[in-house]
This record gives sequence, structure tokens and C-alpha cells, in this order.
Amino acid sequence: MPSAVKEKPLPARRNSQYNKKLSSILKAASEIIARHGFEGASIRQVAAKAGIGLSGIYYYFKSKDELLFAIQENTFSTLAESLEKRLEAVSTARERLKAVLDNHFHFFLNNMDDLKVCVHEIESLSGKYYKDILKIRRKYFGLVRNIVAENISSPAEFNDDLVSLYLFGSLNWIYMWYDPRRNPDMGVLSDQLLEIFLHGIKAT
Amino acid sequence: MPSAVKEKPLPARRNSQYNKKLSSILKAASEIIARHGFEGASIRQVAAKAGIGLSGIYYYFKSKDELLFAIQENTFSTLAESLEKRLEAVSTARERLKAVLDNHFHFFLNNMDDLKVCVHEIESLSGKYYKDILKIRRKYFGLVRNIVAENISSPAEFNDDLVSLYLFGSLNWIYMWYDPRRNPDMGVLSDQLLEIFLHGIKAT
DNA sequence: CGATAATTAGAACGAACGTTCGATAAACTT
DNA sequence: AAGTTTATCGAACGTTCGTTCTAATTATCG
Repeated sequence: MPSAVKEKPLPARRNSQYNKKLSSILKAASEIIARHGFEGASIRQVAAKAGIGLSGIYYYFKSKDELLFAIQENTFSTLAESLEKRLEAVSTARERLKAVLDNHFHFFLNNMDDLKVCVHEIESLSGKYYKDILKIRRKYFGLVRNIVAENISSPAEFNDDLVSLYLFGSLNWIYMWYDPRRNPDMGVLSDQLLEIFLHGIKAT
Repeated sequence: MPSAVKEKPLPARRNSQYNKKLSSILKAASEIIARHGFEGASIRQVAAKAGIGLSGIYYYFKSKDELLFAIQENTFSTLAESLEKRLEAVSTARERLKAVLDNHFHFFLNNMDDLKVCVHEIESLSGKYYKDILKIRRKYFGLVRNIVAENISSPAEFNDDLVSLYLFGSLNWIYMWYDPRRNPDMGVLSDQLLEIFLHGIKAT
């Protein structure tokens, strides 16, 4: 007879206080990790910024790794979801690629720390955490790659995989230099980069 | 009277053994830091890989920070020097931009760990180390930006600063995905990326 | 109110870190 | 061969880290 372990019913976590605190920890962790890197960030710093005790963190997350995983999963899911919503409103190949760029640029502007952590700390994950995030990334990448493919006029010359990787490079690098006070609006950047990838800087 | 401190004459470091060991430490450090990140890499790991005792590292470098600085300075100086040599052999704007891409791709292929450390661990430096590396990077960036500017046909539409940053994004991202066993030769990538930035994926 | 669960706080753990120090060996100079 | 520099080593220091444990507090609800 299987031991009749009493099933612990998931606590009613509609409790808004719980989710508020959880979100504030995620936000604090993003800031600290974005500034110091994952290995350089300490749970103590995160706890202090979130206004909680050190051990309090472990009530919400079972380890530092899980905390990083939660940031990346949360951020990447939101990014993908946001893109799919944008794609519903457009039809042409160019518009769809434009939606990819707009989505990425605007999401970045509103979630700089989160996106930096996602771009910069992929390899800080390991085991199941790494695999699960990789799966999400792959799905997002495939979505973008198909849209890139629609926009390639000579598939013999340009492979959609590689072109997508070049594009992701340009997109993922912006956290290294973009400063809203010195640089143009994200809309301008999005237009420019789209035009470059479609027609280059030599086109009329 | 100023105290007549005996000037320690720099030891004759033409000694090839010394430089051999120093290089092997730099190489080991690049590998470890590329794999674990700067904060995650330990001096003990570097020492083990270099075949030296833990404290032996401190005979060659005065701190972990200086070790990272040495890697970045060494790598970036070599990269810039290599580019200037390539530029002597070409004349047209297109050829000059091609030289930038060729240089970056081939240097990357032969120094993957070094370049990854340079791209990924800029912000792990601080103080004077950070400023000195920034100066080298700025010089290199300026060189590339001028070459990019030569290739822009409508300066009103495309700003050489931003285009260069997009380009650096594509270049600096390759360490995240390039696998010599699965991907085309660097020469192919260089040709492709040049064509994209000049004429786009929609050109004939 | 009283009981049960949800949440926080404080102290402590062992492990690993960067760095230092003094002793020691090897290499070079005279 | 003696003396001096160059290079290596092992042990140790103080600090910080991620994590755990137990006790205390707060909220929830019959």
C-alpha cells in the first residue's frame, strides 16, 4: 500500500502580498545582478535592496540559481508574448520584421536590467534551469528566424539562421551603449536597423 | 635631503622562461575566465591550469584585477595592430570595411577565449584599469567608425556612430553561437555580413 | 478568542575566496 | 665556491559567500 502522504494543498497564493514581495525581490535581483554580474551579486545585497532579511529570500526562492532562472523565465516569456501580440496586427513580411525590432527595442527600454541579465547571464545557469531557458530561447529564435526568412530575397546567398544571429547580435548589444539621454528614441533606432538589414547603408 | 632610496633596477626580463610562464598564465586565465566568468573564476583554478602554485600567480601579477587587465590590454592591442596591418594593403572604402570584418572574424577564430573575455568582462574592470582599457577601445572604435562612415551613402539617414554600434553588436555576439564544426568558414561569414551591411538581405 | 498556517528575523555553518608571508630552491653573477 | 637575485611553494589570515535551522512574529479563519 502506498503511503498515504497527506497532499499539501498549494497555499492560496492569490494573496497579493506574497506576489508583491516576490516581484520586488525579482526586481531587486535584476538590478543587483545587472550591475555586478551573477557571480558577483550576493543574496545579501538583493535582500537589502528588496527590504527583507537574508533568510527571507529563501522563503520565496530555494536557491540563488532558482532566482536567476525565475528572472530569465519571467523576462523571456513576457518578451515572446509581447511579440506575438504585435504580430497579430500586421501582415506583410516587412511589417513583421519591423514588429520584431520594435518589440525588442521597446521592451529593452522598459526592462533594461532584466534584458541585460538575460543576455549576459545565460551561461550562469546549469542543468535543468539551463535546459528550460534554452527551450524558451529556441522557440523565440525560431519565431524570429521565420520572419527573417520571409524577408530574404536570395536564400541561396543568405541563410536565415546566420542572418538572424547577426540581427540578434545587434539587438543584444544595445545594453552596452544605449543611453536614453544621448541617443535617439528607440523608434528611430528600430527604423534604422530595419533599413540596414533590408537594404544596407549603401542603398539610396 | 631626499632619502636616497635605492632604485630597484628592473630585472632583466629578457629571460625567456619568465615570459613563457607569464604567457601560459594569461592563456590559462583566459580559458578559466571565459568558462566561468571573471567573478566565478578563481585564482586557484588558473594556477592549476597554468601548472603553478597558487601564490606563484602573485609573482607575475599583483592582483586578480591586474590579471584581467593584462588579458584585455594584450588582446585588444593585438587586435588593433592586426587591423592596421590589414588596412595598409587596401584602398577602397569597401575593401577597408571588409578588412575590419575579416580581421575581427579571423582574430576571433584564433583567440576565442581572449575575445570572449574582452567582450564579456569589460565591466569587471574598475578604476584605472577600466579607464585604460576604455581608452584603447575608444581608439579602435574610432578607427572602425571612420571606415563605416566612408561606406555610408546617405549620412542624413545613417549616423556612423550608431551603424558602428550595430556592427559591433553582430561581431561581438558570434562567440555566443559560432561553432567551427557546424558553421561556415569565417571567410564566408565575413562576406555575408559585409554584404548585409552594405546592401541588405533584400538586395538582388 | 484560539488555533493553524504564512512570513520574517537572527545566528550560525562549512566552504571557498583573494591575498600575504616566510622559507626554500633554482639560476645567475662575480 | 660564495653571494645575490629570481622563482616557487605551502601554510595561513581574515572575509565573504550560499545556505540552513530554529525561534519568533504576523496574518487567516473557524
